[in-house]
Amino acid sequence: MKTELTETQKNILDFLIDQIKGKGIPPTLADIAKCFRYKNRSTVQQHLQVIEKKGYIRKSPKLSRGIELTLEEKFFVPRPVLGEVAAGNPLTIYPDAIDTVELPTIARMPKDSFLLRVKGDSLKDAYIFSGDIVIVNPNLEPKNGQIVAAVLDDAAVVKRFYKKKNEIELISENPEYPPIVIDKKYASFKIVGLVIGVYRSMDKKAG
Amino acid sequence: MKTELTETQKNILDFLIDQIKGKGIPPTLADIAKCFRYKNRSTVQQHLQVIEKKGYIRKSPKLSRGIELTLEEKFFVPRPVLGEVAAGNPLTIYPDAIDTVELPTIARMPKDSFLLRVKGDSLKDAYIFSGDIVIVNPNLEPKNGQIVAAVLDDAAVVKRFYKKKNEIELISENPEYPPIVIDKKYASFKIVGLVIGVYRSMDKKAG
DNA sequence: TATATTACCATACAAATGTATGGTATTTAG
DNA sequence: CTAAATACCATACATTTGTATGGTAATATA
Repeated sequence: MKTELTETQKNILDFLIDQIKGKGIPPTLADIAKCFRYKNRSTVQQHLQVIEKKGYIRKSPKLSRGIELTLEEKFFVPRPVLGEVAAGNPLTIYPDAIDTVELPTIARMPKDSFLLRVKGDSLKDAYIFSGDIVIVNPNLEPKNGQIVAAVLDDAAVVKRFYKKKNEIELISENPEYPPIVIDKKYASFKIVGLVIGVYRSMDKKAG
Repeated sequence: MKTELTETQKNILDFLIDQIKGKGIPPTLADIAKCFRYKNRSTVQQHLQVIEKKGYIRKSPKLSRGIELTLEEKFFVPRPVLGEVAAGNPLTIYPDAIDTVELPTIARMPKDSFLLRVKGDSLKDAYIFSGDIVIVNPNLEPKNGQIVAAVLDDAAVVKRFYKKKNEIELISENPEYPPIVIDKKYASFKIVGLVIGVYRSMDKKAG
């Protein structure tokens, strides 16, 4: 028995990884069948048996959604990077994903969060550097002093957030960059979300 | 309807968090009943209805294991930090966890990896700082130039790895710290694992 | 005292779910 | 050519699973 997967099996495994890592819960046979337009579950059933025999998954018999990924540490989840975000001057934010980063299992995303790649060095005193991936949660209310991602006039920035009486200040850690003061005249200003973490992969520097 | 949970409801919610975050997959009603020695599922069923009505979970009707945590970003998973690791001079590594870090959902770990908190600044030119959490995978073979965690004489370091003919060099990025050369005389030398990533939570700096 | 809330149990049922078995058609390897 | 592997379909069946309904007891509330 070869350990390589066929195209169909690979597609199913990809779906499994996507569901387990992305949605957080393994699919049922019916879910998989529906995704691939199979008319019944037994087709999925047989594919899973082969994938298990080849060592890529483990199944708990009789248990609903009892599919586990065996080679967990080898799986990297491709996550879309929604744009580049300036730590220095504002940069354009793109409507579609500009790139994907291979995040290891460590970087499991909450469903409602997304990634932005930082360009520029205005946050280097907060230890965020060009190339780092910041994890942004749009559903958390920023408090003063926290780092936020914000959009103003179709460009995006990552800066520290300070709310005052009639205005909002976005401050760089790096004193080379002056604070941005938001008042009524910024009609298009919007806080995108709170930066809840920074992730940096170590892969690139191998040699 | 109050939004506070009773003791029983809190216990059940704790179990849900534990299972969903720890095991990765939500339990069935039967699982919960078994854990709490309930004779049937309808007891669980009614508790879940109340917990949902109070806003702590969301249930997908008719869907097995269809329990979601509503306040996901508020739940933190305590992960053991196995020790402190010197980026500068070697530090003692402890047999037990010295601390736990509250990692948000983003930081779901692969099963075989563990965390070390970095002390010292010998890696600051690799943008790893005191207080950062490095993610170490003990099952990956380090290549030259990659950053590894290593133990020598009961102390641990995080440095760049270079394998030569008869020796191994561990090099700090920061030139203030001289390279450590490993040859036969280090009987207790051991590569603990490959540093696959750096994670830094942004929580602390709020104010 | 009357009423709601909490915390359980029992039973019943439809739908979801995993599995077993048998079948067809196509492609690949010996 | 023959056998094996692959990729599907159909049907049948036992559990599992979620849910609906009704009941009991203890406690708190008004």
